[in-house]
Amino acid sequence: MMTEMMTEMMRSDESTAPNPIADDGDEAHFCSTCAFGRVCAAEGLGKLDLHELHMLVEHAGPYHEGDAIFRINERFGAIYAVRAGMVKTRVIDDEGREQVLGFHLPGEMIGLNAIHPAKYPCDAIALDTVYVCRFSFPALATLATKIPDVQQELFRLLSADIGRATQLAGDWSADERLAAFLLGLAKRYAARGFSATAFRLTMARADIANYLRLAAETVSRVLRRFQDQHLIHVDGRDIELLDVPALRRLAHGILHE
Amino acid sequence: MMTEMMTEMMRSDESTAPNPIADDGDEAHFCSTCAFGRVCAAEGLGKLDLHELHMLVEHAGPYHEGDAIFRINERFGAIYAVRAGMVKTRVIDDEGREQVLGFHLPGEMIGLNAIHPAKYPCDAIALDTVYVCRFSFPALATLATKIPDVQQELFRLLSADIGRATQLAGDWSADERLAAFLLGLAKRYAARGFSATAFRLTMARADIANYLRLAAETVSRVLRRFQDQHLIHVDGRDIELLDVPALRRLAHGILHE
DNA sequence: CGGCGGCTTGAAGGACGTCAAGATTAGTGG
DNA sequence: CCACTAATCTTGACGTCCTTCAAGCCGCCG
Repeated sequence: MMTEMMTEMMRSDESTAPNPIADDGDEAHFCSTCAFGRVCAAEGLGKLDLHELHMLVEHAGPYHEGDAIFRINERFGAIYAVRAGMVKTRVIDDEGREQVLGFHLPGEMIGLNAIHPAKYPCDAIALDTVYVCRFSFPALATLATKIPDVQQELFRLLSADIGRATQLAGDWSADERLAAFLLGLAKRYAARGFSATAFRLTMARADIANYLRLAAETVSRVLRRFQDQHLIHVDGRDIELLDVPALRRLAHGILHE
Repeated sequence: MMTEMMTEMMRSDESTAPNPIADDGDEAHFCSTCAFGRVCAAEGLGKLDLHELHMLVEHAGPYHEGDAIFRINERFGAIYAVRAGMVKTRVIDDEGREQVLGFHLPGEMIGLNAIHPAKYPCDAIALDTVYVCRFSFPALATLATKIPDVQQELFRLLSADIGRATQLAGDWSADERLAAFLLGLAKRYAARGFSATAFRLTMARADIANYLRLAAETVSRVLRRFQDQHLIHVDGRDIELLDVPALRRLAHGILHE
């Protein structure tokens, strides 16, 4: 288990650059980059258990750019693991203004914040071609009562989301926010086997700005300045981190403590 | 169950104004304002189950102003329900600056965000005289595998915390933040049987400001202006809401959608 | 009474948003 | 392959909301 990964499975649609993707998994080898990978990998979880977990998963996709995996106010029934592509979660207030809540890479879970209100509190929108795994939540909860490791993993995932949501709540400067954003992405890409210093932003500047609660113009300006200071190299949506320690110093307050 | 409440149990220390407090509970009548009240109240949860839940709870307190219920980086072992008084959670960065993460009233749960990192990611500090219930988390998790309602309630509590943490992340104005803060407090007090329009702020202006990511001076100024506009009446830490609809209009973007 | 912490009030400065225009890229169809 | 258009991104000038700094006020407790 957890052997190799990155089985290319995108249609030849627009797959130019290598694209993060989790392998498909089968009865014995569960999606290795999935949020539940650690559960499966845990000793003591036999083939039977793995089988049970696998049984309640439905693969879905492809979703294309702009498609919704779920929409706000839909009745909550399942959580989703991104299997390929990038997903953004967002709300739209009644004046029509968008608020980006997060970006989600392969292996990450979305929909956890829907448990409480029993309906999705946000839209989940594909930013490129996206595949997901759908976990029926009632079935998952039932399984969790039988397999403590699954329950523990759910608690862990939920708790981690609280921490994540807390991060951006601080009153950080544009520089700090952007540095933390870039380092965060880099780390998540690295965890999936990609370069930790060079990657392509899937989302528009406006989305980044919105997520960081900045104006799009500010994002442009800060990226420009970072480049002038030789912290990064920017070419459109391609980013290269040149001075990680300096960025880390900037982001320090947000990322670590 | 859920019969009467508000058994005064504070020492005569500084109990001048009526103070929110949850009743103590016994084997059959569990703390009625506790975060787990709804679980106990749920039909189908027999006396035996209630007994089991009650068994893993330890009462603790009194904590006095400034005391810590738990401290950052302590190993995670339990979540806590506030039973009386007010608790603030906060972090202190390495430059010594405080960041207030939340205020917690009786019946509310703290420590949920510690599950993931397996250690508390913040301090929990008593703002006045505080009593708490301590729920050993391993024991609770074990119980949750036996009683689905308990598991469900834990999922619900965790999920709700994600939503709460998300709220303040938006780029709201000082007016919007303060209006939402006051209405939020009012609602939570009301849910505990207290006036929804008049209450006493337990925390200092500086704490409010810090929590809302504003300067203390800004909080002063906005409260002053709210008073001039006849939205509220302020007398030191005593607050009266005079024009709830207007406040709601201000806070609308933050509170509801 | 005097001192101290919490709160208020005023004036000045800064960081970021807004507005507006231009540059670059991507997408489309001939 | 090349217009042509639309979307995205950049850059500059200006305005605004909030912070910062500084001083004064009030209530509390020794």
